[in-house]
Amino acid sequence: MTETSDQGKDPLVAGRREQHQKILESGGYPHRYDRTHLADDLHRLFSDLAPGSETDTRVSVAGRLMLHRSFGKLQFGTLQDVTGTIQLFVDRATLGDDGANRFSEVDLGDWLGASGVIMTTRKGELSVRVDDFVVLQKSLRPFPDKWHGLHDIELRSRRRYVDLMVNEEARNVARARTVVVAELRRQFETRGFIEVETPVLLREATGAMARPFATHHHALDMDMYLRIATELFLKRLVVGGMEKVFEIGRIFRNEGVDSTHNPEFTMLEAYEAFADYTDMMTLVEEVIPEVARAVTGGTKVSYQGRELDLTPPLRRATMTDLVSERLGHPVDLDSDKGELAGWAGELGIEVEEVWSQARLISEIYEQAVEPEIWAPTLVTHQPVEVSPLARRNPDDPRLADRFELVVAGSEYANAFSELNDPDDQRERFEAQAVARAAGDLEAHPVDEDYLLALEYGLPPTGGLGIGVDRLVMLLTDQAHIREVILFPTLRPESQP
RNA sequence: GGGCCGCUAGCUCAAUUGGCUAGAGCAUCCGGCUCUUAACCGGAGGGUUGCGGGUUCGAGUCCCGCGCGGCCUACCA
Repeated sequence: MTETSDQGKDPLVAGRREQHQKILESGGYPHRYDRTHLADDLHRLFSDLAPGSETDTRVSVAGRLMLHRSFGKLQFGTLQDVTGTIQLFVDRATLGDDGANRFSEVDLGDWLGASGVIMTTRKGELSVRVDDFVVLQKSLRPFPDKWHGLHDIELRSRRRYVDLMVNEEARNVARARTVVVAELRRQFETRGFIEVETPVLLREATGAMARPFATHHHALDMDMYLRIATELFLKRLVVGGMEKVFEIGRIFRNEGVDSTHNPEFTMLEAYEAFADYTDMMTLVEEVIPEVARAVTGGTKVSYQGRELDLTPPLRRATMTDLVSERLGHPVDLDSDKGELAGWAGELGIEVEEVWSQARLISEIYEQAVEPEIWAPTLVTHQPVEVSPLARRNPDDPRLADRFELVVAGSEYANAFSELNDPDDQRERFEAQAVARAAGDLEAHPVDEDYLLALEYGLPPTGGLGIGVDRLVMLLTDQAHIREVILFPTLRPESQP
């Protein structure tokens, strides 16, 4: 891990540098290369070619050399491009002595362009009979083990480019991620949502309960924060009459790093005027299965060795019902506080004296219920106390018209009917401000500008947030968020 | 943040209870080979065992500190 970018003394690098120098002295590398076919094209076009065939079809291919086998007068190379691999067949009779000698000097990892006619070997391997080739750029670095590849998790994360070269799984996950994002975008666009961009750099980080990253604007001499949500800006746009908006955006939270948390992650948030949380349920039940279909071809997926069925309708349950079920005893917001605290204590939860019934139920849910939920479940009616931006339920104003999509013990989406009463919103903010003053760095700050926007009138609105990274994890069967983020946050490599 | 574990050649991995010159495969270099699929065969080179200190006749192995990573745990999506 401690090698630096200049290793002239390393014999493995020195040999490659020698070749590199030779190429530079004899005219250097080409600035471009005309490729006629991708590897995948060739396999598709010539899938019927019998073993030992020769054709008149001349093609040019380009890619990175992954394998090289030499038989003296005959050589085989495996060239990998963005679509797959194609074999290069190099014999002296075709390429000539000079060319063949030059080819015997190429190293694993070099970028090559090669042209020749299509053929199949006696064993039937589709190949390009190389009559001309060029080194497009040498790789000066030793290549990972051609069979075992790169296993070290740290190296794979730090040098994702090498991981992508040698590990097909890494390429598949990266591709699946783009499919997820593209399909999410398509699903919302086809439903009439407009994609917008809201600020990342803010005077105050609002819209969620989390610690922000702090920075400073020098010209304005002003402390600023990276956003922790897009919520309040998107709702301002609904106030402005953009009735259906969404944003797929990078969010930054200055909190712990573990298998499901990276300091920067991607969230989709969508808001729809004249809709409520039940409309958001329908939206989730439509969109998530469509994304699953786009990635896996179906709505039943296997995650970490267990089956998951994302086919709608999804199971629905209220938070208090789930907690009651877990306790084997009915509880709700009217339950005795001491009794609830007793249940919580039995579950190993460290109860604080000041906690209300709402907080106790919510803590029991988070610590003892949510981790046990496997099948996709829409958990509804969280207490208002833990939902500072959600609208109250008309039947019980202590509960929010809200739901979370929980799958395999984790939260994948969070949605509610948006609180649009400016006075109620002010009171919620002020309750948060008390906690903030008491040292809770994650409590929501009062956002006066947002309150002003609410006073202009937010129509009844449904809002939805989807954790994109986790969705990718679910659909690619990855247990760690670092596997679905190309360049996860890491400490700097230690220097010698 | 706390606890436990790991770090050996470019890569993937060995090394018995603290004991011989730290080994193997791939990669590299040299030689052989015109149909391989991780080609094969013969030979060679390659190590401050993460970094720093300590114990010991002797440390990859034991102890202490530091760095990076992993797992669990706590907060969060």
